[in-house]
Amino acid sequence: MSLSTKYNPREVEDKWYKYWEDNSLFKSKPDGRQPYTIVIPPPNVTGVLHMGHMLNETIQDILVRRARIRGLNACWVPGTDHASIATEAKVVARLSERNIKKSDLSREEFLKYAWEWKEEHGGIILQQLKRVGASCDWSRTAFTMDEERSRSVIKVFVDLFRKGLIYRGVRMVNWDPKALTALSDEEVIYKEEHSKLYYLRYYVKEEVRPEEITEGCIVHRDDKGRCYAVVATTRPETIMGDTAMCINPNDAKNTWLKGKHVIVPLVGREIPVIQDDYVDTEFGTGCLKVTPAHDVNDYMLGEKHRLESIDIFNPDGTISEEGGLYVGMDRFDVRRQIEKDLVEAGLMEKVEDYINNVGFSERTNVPIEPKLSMQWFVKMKHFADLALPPVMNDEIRFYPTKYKNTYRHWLENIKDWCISRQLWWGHRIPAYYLPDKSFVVAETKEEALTLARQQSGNDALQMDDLKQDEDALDTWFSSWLWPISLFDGITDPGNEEFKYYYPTCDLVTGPDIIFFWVARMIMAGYEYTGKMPFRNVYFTGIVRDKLGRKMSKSLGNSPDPLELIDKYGADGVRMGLMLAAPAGNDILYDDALCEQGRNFCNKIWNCFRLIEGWQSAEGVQSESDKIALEWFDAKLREVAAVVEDHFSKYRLSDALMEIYRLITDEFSGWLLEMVKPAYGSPINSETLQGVKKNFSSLLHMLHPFMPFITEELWHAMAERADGESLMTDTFEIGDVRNQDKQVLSDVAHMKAIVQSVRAVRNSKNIAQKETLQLQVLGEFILGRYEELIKKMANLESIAVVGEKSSNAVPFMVGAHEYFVLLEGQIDVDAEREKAQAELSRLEGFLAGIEKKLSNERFVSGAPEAVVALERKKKADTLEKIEALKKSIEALQ
RNA sequence: GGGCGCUUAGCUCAGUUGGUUCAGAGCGUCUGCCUUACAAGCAGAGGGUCGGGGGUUCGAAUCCCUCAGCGCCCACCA
Repeated sequence: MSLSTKYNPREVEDKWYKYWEDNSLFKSKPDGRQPYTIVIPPPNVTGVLHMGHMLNETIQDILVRRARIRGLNACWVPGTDHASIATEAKVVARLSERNIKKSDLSREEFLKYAWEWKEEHGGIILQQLKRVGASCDWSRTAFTMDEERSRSVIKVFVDLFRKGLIYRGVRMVNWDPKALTALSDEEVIYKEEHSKLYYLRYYVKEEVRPEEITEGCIVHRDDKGRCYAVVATTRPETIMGDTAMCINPNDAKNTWLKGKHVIVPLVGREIPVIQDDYVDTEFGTGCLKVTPAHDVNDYMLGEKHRLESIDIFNPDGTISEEGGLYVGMDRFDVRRQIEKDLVEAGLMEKVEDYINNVGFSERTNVPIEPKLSMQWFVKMKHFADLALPPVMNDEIRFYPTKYKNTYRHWLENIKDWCISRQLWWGHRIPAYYLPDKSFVVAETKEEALTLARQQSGNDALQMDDLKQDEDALDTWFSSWLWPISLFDGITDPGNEEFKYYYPTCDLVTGPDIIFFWVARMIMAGYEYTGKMPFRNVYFTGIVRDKLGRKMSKSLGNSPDPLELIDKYGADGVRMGLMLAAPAGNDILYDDALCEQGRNFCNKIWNCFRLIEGWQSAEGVQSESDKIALEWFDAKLREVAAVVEDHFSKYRLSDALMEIYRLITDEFSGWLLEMVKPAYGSPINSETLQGVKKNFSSLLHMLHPFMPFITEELWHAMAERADGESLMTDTFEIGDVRNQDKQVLSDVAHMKAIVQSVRAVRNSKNIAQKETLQLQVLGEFILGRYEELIKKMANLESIAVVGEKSSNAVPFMVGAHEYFVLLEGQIDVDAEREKAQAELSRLEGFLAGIEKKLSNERFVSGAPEAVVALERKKKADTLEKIEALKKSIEALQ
């Protein structure tokens, strides 16, 4: 067979993914084995695969495949999230393209469109995951709004309400004027904005008597002598909602305002001056306008001082009738207009540039508006108490651990969770209102009716008298049940699957949703199962471009993962991402990483081509072959232990790098070269078998990272039964054995000799094919390796000598001295100089050791082992110096 | 304004409780090779006073203090 010198991923990937699916190799059902469960962080149902997903899913796939290949019953459950705000926004946008307004549709009509959209676009991302190689059990694919998940959500809502952990009330919430819904605190992103601080004149209604102007007072008067207060605000458009002006009672400059009334500019309304310690005397003029309906702090002041609250905004951020002025105008247009109008009316004292923190909606990216409204909330104190200890005492482990701090801080300062959204796409709140405005909460309308009759004492109530709450639940109110609801653990907690797969093992997600999702899953987990939802949380970093910038559409620096897969192969891209992704660190993506991945595939491919091309012959295995295989076996065990250690700490990139070096350097660079037969000659069949076994082990080790090429080659290297897979071919690499140490250190010595000879070649410009002669001074301790060394360094002979010849280049390995004979090519002076330099380096080193050893405090203070080591160092160095001196003498 | 983290070779990062032969890896760089698996390759080489300063210690990249720079999270100063 003739194989291309390059690996061609395209043909291979589709073939094997189909094979895996056709043979149900990703399917899991409970059995006697230990389970290994991961639930996917469900991507938005209408989403498209981006680099963040690519990274996240690759990590999960690595963990799942590794568990599978180690014989665990691995189950990776996929699914999608209904993403209520994001999806509803997309549906609204799509409708508006067709000139349909959401407000013209009934809830049912709108939902019909939404489901159509979901059926059309939903699940694209799951198909894309297959290209990545994700080994999910697709038969378990779930959706946060499917029947089972919806039942769980409703059941939990009702349960929490009955426990008194959910309540309904009027509160100041974050209002998104674009999506027209309330948001939770977590959905608000604060950004610094360059804005302006406007200083407005509020004329004082009463006359200011001279005796009221005490020491330190600052009284403003216009050219007609009228007194006014100056209020600094960033939001002049809210003055129509002002119902008081507030000063600090201890503020000397404003005492003259105590008990007065001021006139709201333009509006003309008269409002009282109130006093509260809340006001910062240092900020602005120390006068604060109070707009209880549109600012969280003002709301609190309003409550405290029993102020009237005027809501001047419509839900979409335009001015309402209540505002009186600028009715119907958008809030930002009003700000521009009112600035002009205030200046014109002589009511603007001055305007300054100002940087302030403005909250934006996470989804629609518009500034949020604090708004008083009736919403549903979850009491969080109870959940925080449940969720904090297991993370702090490492029952649930975070990788990296630094996120424990973030987690703790959030839980210790938790506020109630606003869970109602004024949206239609989502789980509808199961609250039903009676004609008298009281309500009942129940899983079904029938149950609600029964309850309503009991509650009202009115048996005549009918279904039609009950009106279900119009609002939907926050998407995260379903996501937080995900690890439980995927196994029907809410609706049927006793079921066998749930008992087997739950708690799940690893959760892989981004730190940006630690509060949204991770913390809340832990809460729900303990509330509903009494157990943790997962044992370990691996927080990935953010994928950035190589300049460290976040990937974004506007910068155009975000590559399409599928295009990368086309270009470098799925295995290549997976490797590229993993090489740069230690847990929790941001990854700086660069195409060069995928190139390295692709090149590595090619390397493995060519290893296979070489091995496959060998003709074998029966016969006695050579000593060299025996040693080579013995050594590689030991090496394999050594590296496997290191890889195991890396995995136990979730250091996947280190694990991969270890395997990469094992294959490129040790296997290709050394083992294959050691056993490679002369051109045209066959290889010993026993040796070939050994090499193949090792190659197979390497494929197993690498498989979690690069599933396609490893499966391809595993099949290519032997006849396999139909349905067989590398994945289900359990394999074992034993622990490092004592006797491994000798062969490992011998080969290290051997390699040093070979590398030194090669270095001599390089520096003397001696062609690779020219054979050389090597001499060993005194004793050759690697007699068994003679043939191997000759082969690897292309030597004609290795001779033991009592004295060094003068026409040779010396080198040392440890305290052993070797010479490469080079007739007439030796620059004696240069060699002597080199040796002299090495000698003085060693003498300096020795001096350091001796100084240490003669230090009484070191000898008595340091642990014995350290001192012994230092003595050993000294002896070794002395030996080397001795040898080197002799060598210099010989160079006369 | 609080809290957390980072700063080690040109780049991206390891470096476990302070102590194995003057700090490691990958990539990149340089030199030489189209050697019959692979030029997407092979062989070799160069490259760091571990951000600055101070301290603890027999011994510090590692512990403490301090300064500087960068990043993240949280927070209602209009």
